Amino acid sequence: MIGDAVLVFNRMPRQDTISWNSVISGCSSNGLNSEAIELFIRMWTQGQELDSVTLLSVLPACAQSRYWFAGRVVHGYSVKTGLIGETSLANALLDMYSNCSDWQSTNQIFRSMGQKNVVSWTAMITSYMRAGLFDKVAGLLQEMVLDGIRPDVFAVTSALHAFAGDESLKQGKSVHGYTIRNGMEKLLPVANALMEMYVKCRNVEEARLIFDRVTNKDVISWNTLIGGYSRNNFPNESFSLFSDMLLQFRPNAVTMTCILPAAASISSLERGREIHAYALRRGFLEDSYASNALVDMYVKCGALLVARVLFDRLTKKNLISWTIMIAGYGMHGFGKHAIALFEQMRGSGIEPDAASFSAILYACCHSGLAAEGRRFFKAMQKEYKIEPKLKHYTCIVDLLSRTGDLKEALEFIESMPIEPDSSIWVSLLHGCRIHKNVKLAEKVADKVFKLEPENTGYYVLLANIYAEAERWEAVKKLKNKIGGRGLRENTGYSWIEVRSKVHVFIADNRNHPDWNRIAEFLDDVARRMRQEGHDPKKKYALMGADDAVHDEALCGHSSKLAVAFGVLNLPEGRPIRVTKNSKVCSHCHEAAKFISKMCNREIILRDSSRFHRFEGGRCSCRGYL
DNA sequence: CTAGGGTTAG
Repeated sequence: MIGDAVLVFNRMPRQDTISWNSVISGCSSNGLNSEAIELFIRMWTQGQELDSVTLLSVLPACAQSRYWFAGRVVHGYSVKTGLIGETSLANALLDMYSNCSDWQSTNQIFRSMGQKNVVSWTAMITSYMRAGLFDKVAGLLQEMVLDGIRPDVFAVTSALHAFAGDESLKQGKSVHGYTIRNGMEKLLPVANALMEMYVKCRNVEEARLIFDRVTNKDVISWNTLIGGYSRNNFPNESFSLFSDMLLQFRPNAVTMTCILPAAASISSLERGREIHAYALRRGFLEDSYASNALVDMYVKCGALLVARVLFDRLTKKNLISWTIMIAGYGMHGFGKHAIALFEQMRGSGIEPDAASFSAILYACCHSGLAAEGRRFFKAMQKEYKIEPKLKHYTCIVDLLSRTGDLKEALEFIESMPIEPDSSIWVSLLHGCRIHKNVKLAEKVADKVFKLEPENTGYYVLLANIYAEAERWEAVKKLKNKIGGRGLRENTGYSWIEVRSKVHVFIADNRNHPDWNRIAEFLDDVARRMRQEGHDPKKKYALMGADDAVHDEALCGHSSKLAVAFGVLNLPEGRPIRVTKNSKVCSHCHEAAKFISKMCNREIILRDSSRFHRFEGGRCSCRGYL
């Protein structure tokens, strides 16, 4: 009841230092940061005596509001009066500077401290973490122990948080051991921090074990594991845990941001809409995290217009909101819209960062806007001083490859200041296929095989390039080379949601109860395609009649099956939404185009790199597969 | 009257 406390304070006939301290600390612990700082200034200018508790009470307010200047003043006063010699005050200064991202001052104070206690060390761990220097935390922890300080619950949770951010499972496990040895692993903050560490290190099973052993779970425990399942691609586990939660615990707005990505990852519009309705009823959409996650969910479920309406209604758009929408237009092939939005964002005074540039470059790339893409790439470096990362380079290589500037793309890769990864070479390899440059393809494929020898899909890609050039002897040679590796390992699959049920189609899945109807329908489609002059040329290398291993073994044309299932089972007029775990093959792409015209239906297909919207025999990707 | 910790969106 800070308001009442202030009233009492104001009516006191005489206030001493303790009265002032009480009310200042009351303000800062209730989030009234500017009020705390104002009171502090009034106290000082009125000549009231300040002591170390005064400074300790105002510093958290400076830290929380990132009011560096006020903190600096307190620091100066502490040095002049010698109060900085008190460990507790120095600790508060550490946290203030670390919150204000003044890394240098934090370090300087820590080094000059005579007496360091467990709080000082914990503040430093947090500070390293905030500065992104995760790798230094382990060393700091060791130093701390050597200094004779035993990490307590606070130190442990801080360190775990750092190891989560760094994905250092080994260090995290060693802290886990420490917590068990010291009997603190069941304390809620520790258990939650351990779960977060395991989840971020992609070990959800271990996180689950901890979750099941915690008896007094709080909302953070639930959210951590639900979010853990989502981010590690276990959408079903995420949904089922969320259902469990609804039966015994009240979710909050953070829960929405943990569960929504699960719906987004499998493009489940029905699930997404259920969560939307729930969040709306509970008033969670006031939360900027939740509403951004909601827009992203609609984007990824292919409901671009709904996403846009919700985006427009956001009362406060931050960098994340804009980036979600820009990336959304990019995924759906609306490059021009993405650019317009990007400019609008800059006009509203929001500065793009590395991630938003990767969204806009991606958008240019998937709409074939080469000149614009290059312009953004330049602006990013020159105007915004952002160092391009692999993602950005990949977009440019993709752009140059698609437009046929293969030589320039190669030179671009060779001139990169950072080591190119396989995906960059794969972009160029796809370019070689589109523009039929076998010679360069061989050279590039060699790089890809060296970097990813296990990924058989790339051998198929090269074989297809040979085949399209009718270089059959080279196809044969390559086939012999890869013969024993089993091309069926990474199968593609597609899924579609019909009446709240997800139907998954894998290559040649004849087990589906509707198989006969699907086959019949697709036979009909193939016959009509032939009648209209679509020639199913045997242009794909591994499709030789003599060989069981062919392109289809890796695709199985699962998207075609899912589309057919949709046509047969969804009411007329409803769009058919299919999702695929890898790139759609050109065969399915052609078939989807044809079906959209033949049945007069809208087909929205999300593959691993973008959305394809088929209508009247055309696709929104305009050939930029 | 006083210092450090755990969940979330691109």
